[in-house]
Amino acid sequence: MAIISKTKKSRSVDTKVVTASKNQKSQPVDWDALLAGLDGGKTIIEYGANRTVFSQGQPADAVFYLRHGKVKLSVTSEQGKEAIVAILNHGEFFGEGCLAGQPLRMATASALTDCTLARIEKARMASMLHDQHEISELFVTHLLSRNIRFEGDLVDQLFNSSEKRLARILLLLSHFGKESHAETVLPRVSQENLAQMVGTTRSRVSHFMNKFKKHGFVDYTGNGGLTVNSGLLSVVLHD
Amino acid sequence: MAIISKTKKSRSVDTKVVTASKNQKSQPVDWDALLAGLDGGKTIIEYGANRTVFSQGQPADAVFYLRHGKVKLSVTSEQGKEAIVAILNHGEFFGEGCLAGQPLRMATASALTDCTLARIEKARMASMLHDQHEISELFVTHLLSRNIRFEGDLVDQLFNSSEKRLARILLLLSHFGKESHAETVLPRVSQENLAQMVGTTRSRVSHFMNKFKKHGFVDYTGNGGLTVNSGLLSVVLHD
DNA sequence: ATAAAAGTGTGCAATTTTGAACATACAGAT
DNA sequence: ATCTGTATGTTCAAAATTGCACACTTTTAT
Repeated sequence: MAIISKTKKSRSVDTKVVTASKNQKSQPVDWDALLAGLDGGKTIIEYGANRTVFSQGQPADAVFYLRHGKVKLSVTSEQGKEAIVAILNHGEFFGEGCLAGQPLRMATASALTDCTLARIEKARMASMLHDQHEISELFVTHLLSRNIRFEGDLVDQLFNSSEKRLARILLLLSHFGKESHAETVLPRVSQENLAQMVGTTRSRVSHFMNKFKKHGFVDYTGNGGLTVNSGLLSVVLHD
Repeated sequence: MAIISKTKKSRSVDTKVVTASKNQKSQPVDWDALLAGLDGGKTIIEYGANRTVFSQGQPADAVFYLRHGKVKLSVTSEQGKEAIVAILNHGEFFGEGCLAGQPLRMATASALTDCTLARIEKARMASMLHDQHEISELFVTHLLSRNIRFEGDLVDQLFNSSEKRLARILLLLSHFGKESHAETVLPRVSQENLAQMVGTTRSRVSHFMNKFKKHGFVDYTGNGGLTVNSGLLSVVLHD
């Protein structure tokens, strides 16, 4: 995932602090259970869509675990361009950079949908990793897959044209990899955001989206979501 | 790090297998000591410069730890373009993707200089991570910094022009971050390789290198290495 | 020493991408 | 219904990048 485009303002939404952990259904791994055993140094927070969790440049003193919802990580360049570096789903951590000693946030994290997340103090997280086998072992797994994703994004950016990158993003967003030839419907993403994820301009996205639409790869006529035909679209990737 | 350019052949060099671990000076962290305590499932291997450690597409069944020397990770696209995804220094792991379940190598690892490395069976590494606090904790640190690097590369690729990316690579190669305004001498890198790291064409690299040379940012007249004036060159990055 | 291979400095036409403008479309608010 | 702010479809010229080509220069191999 990666992006580029001019910065816009974001709307503020309410934020609710809960401080007590309820038992949610542990979707990906039992992180919920593990984190539940935490007494101090942890806070469960709910963020409304579009709310900012932390901003680029702020001091980094905590790690976040996304329980529910989607979060995007974006970076703004000195010239004011904005890029979306990653879209995170429930079950993922973010803000872990501070564990490696990064004093400041390198990106801005904002809620893409309403979401629930656990904020864990840096020191607390560090000691958990230090004391508990299981935690650190699971965290390794998490970091490994994060690494793989970043590497994939980098390679994509290096090799492919913006048209292919757009195709790839659409496929990734539509849970590519599951059932091949299915048609998926996405919650709707603005061309602006797509441009930021692909790393190009909105006019370019508009151009390619129309091309894809013409060929029947995607569809987003008036109504609700964006329909992606994975089977057809994946052809674009392989030329 | 990242790249693009047409694939060339690489020259074969001899490979020596040692199987016994000598006590080297533990440069970055005491991984050497930790790995030394390994009886089975490990092999110490020495690779000559340009030798391939593993190739993209091969089954991935082991992790490598670079004791001494430099290794590059490159990826070849379907169209035959080749990109350098990372340059690794001693003290780093590579090929860890298999721990996350990747069945095949996603990149080709080749020795940039003569180097010594430890090959650890996937299963062995997994059990070490499972059994030993210390190992898994240290591995987390390693993965965190790797992640930060990948993220940085991705952002760089998204925001900057090839000229700035080249400047950045040169700074990274010259140990940027240590002493600011010092002049560093690099072991010599071909424009072809620079192009692969930057993610552009060789002609572009040649063009910018001459521009940099003209401005006194770099120097590589006839003789040995490539001299980089970090202080001056870093100005390019900030426009 | 000589030949062959690899690395460099340029130039250029064909493409791709950027950036900015404009004219709608659309959805929510009054 | 009308106003209004945001999302989209389109166009276009300027700028950046790619892909080749070709003449040299340096290295390596024989």
